[in-house]
Amino acid sequence: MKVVKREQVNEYLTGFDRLSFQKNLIEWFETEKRNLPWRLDNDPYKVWVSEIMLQQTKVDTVIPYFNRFIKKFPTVEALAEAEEQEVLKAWEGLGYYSRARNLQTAVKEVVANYGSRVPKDPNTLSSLKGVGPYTKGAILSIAYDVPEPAVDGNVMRVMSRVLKIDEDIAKQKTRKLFESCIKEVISQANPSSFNQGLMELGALICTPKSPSCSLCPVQEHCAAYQQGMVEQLPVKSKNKKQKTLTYFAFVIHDKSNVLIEQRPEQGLLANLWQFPMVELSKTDLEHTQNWIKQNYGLTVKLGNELSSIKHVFSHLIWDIRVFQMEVIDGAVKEPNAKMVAKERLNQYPFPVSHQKIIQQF
DNA sequence: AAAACGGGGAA
DNA sequence: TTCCCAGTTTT
Repeated sequence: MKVVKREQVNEYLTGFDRLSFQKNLIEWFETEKRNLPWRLDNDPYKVWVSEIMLQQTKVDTVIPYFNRFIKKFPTVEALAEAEEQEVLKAWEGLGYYSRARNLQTAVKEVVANYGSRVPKDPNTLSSLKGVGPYTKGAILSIAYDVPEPAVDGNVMRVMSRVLKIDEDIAKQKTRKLFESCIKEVISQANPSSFNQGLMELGALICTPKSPSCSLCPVQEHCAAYQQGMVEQLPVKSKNKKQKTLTYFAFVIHDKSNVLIEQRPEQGLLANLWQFPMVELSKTDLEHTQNWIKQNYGLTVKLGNELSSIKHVFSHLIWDIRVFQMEVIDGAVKEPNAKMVAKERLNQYPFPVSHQKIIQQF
């Protein structure tokens, strides 16, 4: 079923000089592109890793992670054979940890079913865990020179201005509209530089605020610029604000060890490690010793409140009150928890919120 | 169609 | 503060 109406796309593209637009964009990109570690070659595996890391993440943040990751897992096989904990450790601090777990799941499938070669077939590629419409298009165009759209936030911002499209880019179906438009204007000769050029333009020139229109290589093609509407585009509905959850967290220790536990394999921060936590609404300070005895089998002495940590996620806020506790007696009975030597804490992947706790301890 | 899913940096 | 970032999966 064709969701996006063809007439709608044609309307946006009336009088649009595709060849000139392509030429201006590609020549600008070839001249001005940044030297980035994943641009040294077009190894489909490296393109893939970089595209996953770059999801909702700035280039400057990704660079050191990418270099370390590729050094540690240079090939599809190396990543497929690694321990998941090792992969999560390499991803620690980057966020959206399901990206790392999905990537490894997908890479294992590539080794098992596709002779360790990243699939070139669009449907096969899409079937891989963590490879959605954007990543599929990015890998196909950048690694394999296939003229497929790769529509991300940059592309929607740039093209919403160039074609003066005022649909809400927060809506799912709007991405499909942009894909239909890109299919019409993408360079068949050089889809890689075309797609990367759109994204690079969005990152360097056609920025969300105060875009540098005077430096723009496609200014003459930009409907929003001609009509003085650049600042009004793209249209994006706002998301509602986060809910705050308050927790107690406990640094439970003896002379040399600390109690940590692994989070569930589903949901927020899946499979990462943390100090035991309980929501404030589910207990109170008077009952915490009892709660720890019940859940972990340890008798503890309540120590000082170390600190209060506020950690902001995209969809919620954690307010964590951290307490120190000393183990008096007992053995850990909770299977997902264990006492580990303080010096070995850095072997485990922790979310940033709990890395803050480690720092203060 | 909407919500879940991290973390950092810019304005 | 608010918004944004080379999005995908689950509900």
